[in-house]
Amino acid sequence: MKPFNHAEFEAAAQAAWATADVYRAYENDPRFPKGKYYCVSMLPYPSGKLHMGHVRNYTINDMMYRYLRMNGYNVLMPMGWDAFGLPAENAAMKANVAPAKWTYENIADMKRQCQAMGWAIDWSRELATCDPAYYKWNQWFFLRMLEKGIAYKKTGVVNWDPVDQTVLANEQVIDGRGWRSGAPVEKREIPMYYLRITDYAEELLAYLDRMPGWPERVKTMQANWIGKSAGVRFAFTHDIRGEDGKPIGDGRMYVFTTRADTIMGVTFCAVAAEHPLATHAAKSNPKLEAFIAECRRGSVMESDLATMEKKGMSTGLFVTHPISGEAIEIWVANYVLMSYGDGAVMGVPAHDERDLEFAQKHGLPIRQVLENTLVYDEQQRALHPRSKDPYLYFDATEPWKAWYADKSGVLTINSGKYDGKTHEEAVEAVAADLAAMGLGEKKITFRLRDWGISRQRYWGTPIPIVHCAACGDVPVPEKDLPVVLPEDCVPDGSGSPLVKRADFVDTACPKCGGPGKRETDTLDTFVDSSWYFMRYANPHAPTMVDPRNDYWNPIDQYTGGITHAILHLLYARFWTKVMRDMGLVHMDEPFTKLLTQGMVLNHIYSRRTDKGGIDYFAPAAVEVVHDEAGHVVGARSKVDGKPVDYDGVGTMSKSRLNGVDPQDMVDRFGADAARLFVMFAAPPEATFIWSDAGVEGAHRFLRRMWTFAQTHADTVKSAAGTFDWRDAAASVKTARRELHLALKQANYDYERIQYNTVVSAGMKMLNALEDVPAGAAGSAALVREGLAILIRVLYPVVPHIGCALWADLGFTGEHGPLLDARWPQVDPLALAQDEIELVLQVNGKLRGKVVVASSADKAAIEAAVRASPDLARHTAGTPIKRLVIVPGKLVNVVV
RNA sequence: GCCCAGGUGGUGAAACUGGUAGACACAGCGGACUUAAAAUCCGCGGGCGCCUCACCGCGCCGUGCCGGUUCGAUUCCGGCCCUGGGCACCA
Repeated sequence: MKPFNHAEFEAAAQAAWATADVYRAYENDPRFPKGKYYCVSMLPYPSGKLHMGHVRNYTINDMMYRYLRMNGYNVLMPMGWDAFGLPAENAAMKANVAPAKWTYENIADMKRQCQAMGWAIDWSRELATCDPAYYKWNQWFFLRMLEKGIAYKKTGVVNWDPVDQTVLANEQVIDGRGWRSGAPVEKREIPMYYLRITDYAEELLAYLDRMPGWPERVKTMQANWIGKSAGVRFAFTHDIRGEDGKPIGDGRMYVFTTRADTIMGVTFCAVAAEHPLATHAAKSNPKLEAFIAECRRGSVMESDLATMEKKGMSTGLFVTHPISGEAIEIWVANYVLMSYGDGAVMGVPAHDERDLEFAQKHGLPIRQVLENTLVYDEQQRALHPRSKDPYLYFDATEPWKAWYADKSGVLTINSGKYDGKTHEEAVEAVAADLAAMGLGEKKITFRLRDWGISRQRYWGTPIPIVHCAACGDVPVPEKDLPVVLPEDCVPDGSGSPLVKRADFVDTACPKCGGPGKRETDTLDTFVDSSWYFMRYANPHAPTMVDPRNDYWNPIDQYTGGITHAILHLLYARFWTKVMRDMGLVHMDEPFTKLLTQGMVLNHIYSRRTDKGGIDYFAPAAVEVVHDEAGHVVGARSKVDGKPVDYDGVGTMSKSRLNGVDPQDMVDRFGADAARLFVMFAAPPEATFIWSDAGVEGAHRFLRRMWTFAQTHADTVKSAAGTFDWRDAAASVKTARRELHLALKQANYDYERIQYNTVVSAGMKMLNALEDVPAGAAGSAALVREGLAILIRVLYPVVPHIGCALWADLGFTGEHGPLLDARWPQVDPLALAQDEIELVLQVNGKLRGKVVVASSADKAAIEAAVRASPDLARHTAGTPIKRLVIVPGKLVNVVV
């Protein structure tokens, strides 16, 4: 028998694939009658090593590829590298190496690892986003968007490190301090480029309903992110004049509200720290100025803003209530965001949770204007909700939710002329009155903000703009593209190294020829990943896209981490629509079907050091302590034997030492075993917590399959030809039924992309084949049929061993090479049974079984049930009230 | 804080449209083979209790917790708890 040597047959298979270039895809390939199928995985960041998430992601994609190809599709699976970004700069600082060199070496390493995994990648289409031939088109398209007004410039807020004099990414801000300097981070406004994604908000939202191939949860997340809300935008008037003597904002302070029906409950207004009225008031109020400065310190992250204590300070300024004419005090509040709406809100403490908290803290009046909503408690000076109905006392952080809630039967009170109106009536009446006064109108707003694409970083696509003293911001002409990023910079953490590169910065103004300075900001890396899947279709085209793009795109099946559910997927959708509107592509949406792969988590172990720091321990370096029942009660280090803390589970990361290197698994057990195990461990969409306990099991299964196939090689060859299964022995018929049941399950699970049970089905097949008694009538024919099915069903998971066995058993002659062999079919005759077993329940509890002919009708089943001794034993003569018969499944007797 | 998802044996999980909970595996235990070990093969396996010399068998409970709908709920509905992920400059 040929010995099992995974290193040998894996290398042989990979070499054969490479030599024949079998994964190269061609447009309109006549070999594949069912047409194109474009399946793409989100491109990896080239960190240098494949991690478990990659193995999972690309194996899922590889299984689709192979399954679909055997089913007649012209499949393309490309690969590229999301090569720009912060990690390369961090590595550069640590190792004093240029990000470019680090990145290119990592790409080479990772490409080798991909090839060792046996993935069916068409490498002729490989791209790296840091290649000028790629990012040239980022620049070109950015300039087209600038022409169309989709790209524009305005100031934006960033994290600023006052010591390093540099902009910090959110991940570089730790507990409000710069990661390198330790200095408290400040917010700073700088000019940046933005893309008008908000112009597409309505379409991005509306199309979600036309995307049946996307998971509901992702669509919900995107819809919430876009955050459409219908309300009223109106102005409070005032006569607050600036230094120029003119009224600030033309004497109007605009607010947006979804709850115009509560307008008579306004007892204060709140503005963001950056609001012009706040700035104005601070000029004559040092305390307020200090408060605004305090608001400027700290993070720009939404999660931090939301959990901060609600702080505020009065400006001493007043605006006029548009309906009542009352003077309303303006406060500066840290929970009001300048970037949402107009940076000002009306405060209705009686019917808004956050306003209430704010009013209680600062002693502001509370005025109830909806009946039956809140009970005012004099003692506590607080309003308690009488009901948890979301309308009655709604959560103001999600105004659009309240809008959709049931609002029937609640009337306005204490509201003058609006008394006694329902919510809808009151909103309409208030909106109409405000419109008549010329102060406001009904408006749809979105939570979605325009996409800021400027990054004050080195390792990214240079923004193709030249600043000229005479001409202003001048776009680089198309003939001068790409603006090439110098690849020999080594960042040191203090600002962008590009700024210090005179050879890059100093240039001639393209317009007047005078001295100009290049923009040193680079584009957000989300720009790179917004259209790379189009470039795969025409990787070397002299234009951004060409007609080959229309052949492959849109992507039929897109696979990637759930972590990208919002940002990347939304940006790519937006980008595609802009390209469509410019006539470059002819599709509305880029991703027809989406699979969001679950994360791979691992346990985290740590120990506090004497100095207050944290030491992490790799799970492999920790011995877990169990109690008698097998439950985990603690852990200790394998090195010093002392206890370590268990911190739960989290994503695999270098810093927490809980990553697992797939290469190690591949070296010890082979790529097929690694692939099989990762696919078997959990369904593709589920989060799974890593455990390497099963890898050996996967390897053992492959050995078993190999041994079975090799020992039966002669049987298989001698059993060629057709066999009439009606002549098979009963035991052979039973085994064959199990085989075809497993095949049916596998087919179903391939279609619904549940690959863990595909593996189970393969295991069941092998179990059934091993139980076939040698020498029984038809046993040789069944072993032959079974192996031919088993190898094909598992081939998408374990292609290397599949190819080796396929050839060794001589199936190539009958079915052709495994790569393009036809997918096996279920034989309905193999599934047919003469008798079936029905489950017998009494009052819903399992009480026995009844065997009836498979053709039995309801009357026959009922007769069999009534005759059943199991029934008699459990009913003891109690009359039967009802008989529920589920054909083919069970009978429930109700007594 | 908000949004999204998940919670089933010692462990990973399965259960397709509301119909036998735990398929298929891992770890474990028992046995066979072996001078021995590894490998391989066979068997056992949710909890509690009962019956019995033993086999065969029986009852109750059980899918995070509380409640509801139903002949029947891991599955549907309401409320709660816990865990993970995202929150716009990580990719």
